[in-house]
Amino acid sequence: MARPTIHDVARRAGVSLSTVDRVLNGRAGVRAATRERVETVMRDIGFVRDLAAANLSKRRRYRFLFLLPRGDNAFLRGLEAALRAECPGALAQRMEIACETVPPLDPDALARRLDAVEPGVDGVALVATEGAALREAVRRAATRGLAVVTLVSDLPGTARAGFVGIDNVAAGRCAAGLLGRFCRGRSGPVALLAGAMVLRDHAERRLGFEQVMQAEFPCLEVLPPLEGRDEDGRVERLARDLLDRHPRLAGIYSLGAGNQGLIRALEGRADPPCVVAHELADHTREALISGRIDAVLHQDPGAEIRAAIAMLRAQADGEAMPAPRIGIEVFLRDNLP
Amino acid sequence: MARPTIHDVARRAGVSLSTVDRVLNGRAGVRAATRERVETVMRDIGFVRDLAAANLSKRRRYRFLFLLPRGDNAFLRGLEAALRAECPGALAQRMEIACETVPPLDPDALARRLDAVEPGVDGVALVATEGAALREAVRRAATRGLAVVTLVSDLPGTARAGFVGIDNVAAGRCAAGLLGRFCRGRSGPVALLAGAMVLRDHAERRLGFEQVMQAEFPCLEVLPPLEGRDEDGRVERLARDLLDRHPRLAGIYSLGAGNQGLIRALEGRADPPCVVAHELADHTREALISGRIDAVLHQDPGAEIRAAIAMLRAQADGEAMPAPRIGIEVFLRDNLP
DNA sequence: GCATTTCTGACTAACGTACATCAGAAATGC
DNA sequence: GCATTTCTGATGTACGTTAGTCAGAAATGC
Repeated sequence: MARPTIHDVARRAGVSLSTVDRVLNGRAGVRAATRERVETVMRDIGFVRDLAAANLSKRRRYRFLFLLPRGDNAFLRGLEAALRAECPGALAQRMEIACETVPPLDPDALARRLDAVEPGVDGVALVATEGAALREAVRRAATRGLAVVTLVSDLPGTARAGFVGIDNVAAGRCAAGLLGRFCRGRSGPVALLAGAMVLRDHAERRLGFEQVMQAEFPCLEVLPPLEGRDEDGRVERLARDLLDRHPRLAGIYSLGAGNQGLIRALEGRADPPCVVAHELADHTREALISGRIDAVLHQDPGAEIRAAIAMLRAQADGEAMPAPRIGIEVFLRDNLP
Repeated sequence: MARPTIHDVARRAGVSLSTVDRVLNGRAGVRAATRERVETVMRDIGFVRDLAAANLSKRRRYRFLFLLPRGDNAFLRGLEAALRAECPGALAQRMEIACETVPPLDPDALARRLDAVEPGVDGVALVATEGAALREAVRRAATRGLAVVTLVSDLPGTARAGFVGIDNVAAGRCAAGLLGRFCRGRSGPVALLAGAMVLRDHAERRLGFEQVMQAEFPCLEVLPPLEGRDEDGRVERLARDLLDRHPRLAGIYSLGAGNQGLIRALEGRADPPCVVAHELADHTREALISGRIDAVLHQDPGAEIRAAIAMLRAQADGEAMPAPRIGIEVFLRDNLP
């Protein structure tokens, strides 16, 4: 009737509590035959280890650090908010999570900060920017036994324990599929508005976008990308200039941040282009409703934060890495959350 | 340094463990001034109740029952699989979850089963079908103290503790927004393929779809809905007949199940219509890739199951109801997970 | 068949909270 | 100022697991 405990397992298997514990936690000192007997009993009576009791008894504590770029990037601020929202829950599970901001688009500063992480911290999650110094710092962290997880933008080929974020090539392809179909019947070029190409996520989105545009919508010319450095003001200037130079622009794929600037630049234009942008926020949501933006591709900050925490924790426990797939969400006016 | 416990709170507040416990669990017998002092200390030193220890100590156990319609409905089978996948994790958190299937589209059978739920079960989750007998049974369950959560399809106006599922009106609107834009430049009618109108989710999707079609794409005529009862064979017959009668069909919104039949019916047709369907599964995924279907609206079964479990548990604990928003996911060929 | 190594059992003390009991202190009514 | 009621403290046990020690049993080498 009541749920079976290790006591029940021990009794049924005719062994002691200690032996059951050894089997359960994969410790040495149990003959193969005994181990098997215990495992069979566990399956037979449907024993499930009580997580609450196990965690309580282990009293393992975890310290993690998140390094997020500073600045007015709405998505990153949302990510930070999501992180703070997760903290209490994580704390209840014995995880202390610190969050610090670092200068944006500066891999050297990030590398220095990573080198300076105090001992006692079990893992670090960071938004990577391409750069040799950072790659080296990640390598050093790994040799020190500090787990590093990349978030949003990856740094493949390093010893980072894992990456949490969307498939950015697929995101670019997806944007092209939407923009291409939405622009059907229009002629004129399509513009790419990025943050910076040292951000791997931006570079990958561009790649995917151009793949599909060339293959499926060859009649739409794609202009070379503009780099707005994810800053609203800069993006606004670039976008105004773009719209002035190309009055018949068919579409814009804004694959970075700074959409507030883009939206301001679009205001009051006659025959506005189709726009696909990234990341749902107050301003992009409003723009979807008003029709200034046609679609928003999104990654759920909460899901990413939780996945990163789970990854850091699995790494700290020496468990198998979870392989979290963060979905590319598509928002139109009518499926806004 | 170490995480504060109730012992620390008691010491700092100059009260005993018992008093802290009384405050923490809202028990009577504490003067207002004392209570406030304890609460202040908790905030000051950042005390967070250790869930593992609390749950362990309470040794509360939960029994929940899921009632899912039988049949070959791919989405429902996916939901069942997701439920079974959640069971072990739930068990580790002291929740026993049973799953039973009931005849589909039969509110009376569902009502009878609900009435027969044995005492000791803390809550039931079910996919509702409109019907007076079921509404009555839900009312009786509430008076018996049995929590009922509706899943996927709601039964508003009853005493169900909550609903877990997408906003189906919004899903219909979203489908219309996509289908309308994808069909731009085509003439010809648009067809609606539903399961049954006694399913509130289907009725709501139709409502939202027609709202947007009338308001924004008035040149596309929407045909009256066909009811395929969510069965592949029936849907296939209906779809073949539809395509024969309307060779210039511009689009199909398949808002129910049975898409395998629809896909078979579409096979080999010249000038096929734009198709927006619901629920990602092996066959809809393949159809997205091959281009037979243009977009799939999806609800994540795993998220719904977890939300339903959380809701049942909150209800059992007398806690505030979580209000989980299950997102309407949009899948195109390039953002398939 | 003896020494050695490898397993196993019995026992114990935690982990942080819940909850019950009982005695004594403080506040309250009159 | 007494009896009563309302708070509070002290104490103990329990939840199911982890993790350690130590003694003794069983298997192994030779």
